Amino acid sequence: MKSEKISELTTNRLSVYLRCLNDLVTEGAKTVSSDGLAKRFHLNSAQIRKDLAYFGEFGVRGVGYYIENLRDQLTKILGLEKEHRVAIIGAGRLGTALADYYGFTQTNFSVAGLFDADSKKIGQTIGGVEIFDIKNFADIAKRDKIDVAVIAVPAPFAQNVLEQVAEAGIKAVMNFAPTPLRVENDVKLKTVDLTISLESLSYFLAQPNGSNSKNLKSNSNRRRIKQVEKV
Amino acid sequence: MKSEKISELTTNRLSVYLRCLNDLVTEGAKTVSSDGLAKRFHLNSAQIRKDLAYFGEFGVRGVGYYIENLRDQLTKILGLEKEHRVAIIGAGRLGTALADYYGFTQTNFSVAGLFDADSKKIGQTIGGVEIFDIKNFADIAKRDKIDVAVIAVPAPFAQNVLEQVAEAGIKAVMNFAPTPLRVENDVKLKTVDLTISLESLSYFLAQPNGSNSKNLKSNSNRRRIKQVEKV
DNA sequence: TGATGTGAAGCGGTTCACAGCC
DNA sequence: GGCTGTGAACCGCTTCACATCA
Repeated sequence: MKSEKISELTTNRLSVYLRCLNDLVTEGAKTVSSDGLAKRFHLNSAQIRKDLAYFGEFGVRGVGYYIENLRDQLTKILGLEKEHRVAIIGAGRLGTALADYYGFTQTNFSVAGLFDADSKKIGQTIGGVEIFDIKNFADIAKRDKIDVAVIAVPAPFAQNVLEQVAEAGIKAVMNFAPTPLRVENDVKLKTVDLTISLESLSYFLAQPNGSNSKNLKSNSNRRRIKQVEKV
Repeated sequence: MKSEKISELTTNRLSVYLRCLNDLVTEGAKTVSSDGLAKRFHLNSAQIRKDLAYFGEFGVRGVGYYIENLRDQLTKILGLEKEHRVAIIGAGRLGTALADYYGFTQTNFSVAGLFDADSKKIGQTIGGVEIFDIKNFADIAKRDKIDVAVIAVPAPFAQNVLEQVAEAGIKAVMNFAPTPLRVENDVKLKTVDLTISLESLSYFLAQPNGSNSKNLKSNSNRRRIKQVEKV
């Protein structure tokens, strides 16, 4: 247990561990070792122990980790013991799909509303989610205790939307617009750029040697072994 | 110019550079320096020079890079001079939204078809895209020269779908199911896990010190400066 | 002079290896 | 004996600094 800065790679893995622990709970297991977890993700067990040790000594030497206890700890660390309210800005195809996607996951995220500037859309309801006027964002965000915003508008509008959202006091934003955004540094911005992901696949296909270069070295001796990608 | 292994971080940035170069072309500029590019993304200019130098000596000392030339080079490197045909597996909300997503249609990626196992959906057309029976995937993939698959099915079915797709000879797969997948190492798998991204935002919100820890150090002296996130 | 291309240094994350504890 | 927690080694990506060249 140290109070260093925690990298985002670590917190991402915590999400993965938590998901797995939830599975293990339903399977009825009581304890799990770092090695047992590691094998599920093709991760190094020391990595897992280190990730966890940033936050406390959750394990028992000679035994491993008590699954329910660890799950509860990770839930708390990730701030998932409280409900999060999500606003989705942009009621186009992507926005409405996301509204539905998040609605189906039985996690602690619920969609509070869709927001758009198009007066024809405002007032409609999609999958139980109302479309509000983006002009009223600040008021509705306050009223409904929205704490997360998802930007699903075309790239040219994204910066403007981000500023409105930040102005309303939202501190966590997920952006799907394929454009770099500037933001005050007390706001956490996470961009998911599908274009980059696609083009990265294209690059791979364009390589004459069609093999997965990332894994070339580590697999030179054990061929055809199935891979689990890292997170 | 060396023939080292290229990291995915580099190829992701190539996508970003290319997008920017396309903008610069429409703005009518002729040349751009690595420093000029760097300022657009808050990247280090040496990073950009290094990324480009992996593939050739595209620059001119004392001048910079000729924009159109560099754009053409990057297009070729990323394999974007040829058309890619995309299959989307899973005709649920997310799958149909992705089929319509302009990001997929705008560039050199076109959606060849949606695939599902639900007989009620098969044969329908959504936004000009037909829904086929997943059972016929291999045949249709061959017929329509599909080279990229997008997995948008619920997590429990993802591994099975991946195997069918790989069996049909697809070498590039983008996965939206929140689950770790195993794949032969000649197939490139890229997972976009929206749950992890959301939980990472939740972690940030749960921190008592609500500031963006990633940037704490580098901004101790220049406060309130707007941030551009890295790719 | 001005900007590239690149070896070397720096830095952060991963893996090793083992002491410590149950 | 078994497994955790962790310093140290390792590795890869980023940044610096400068030789190089138009």
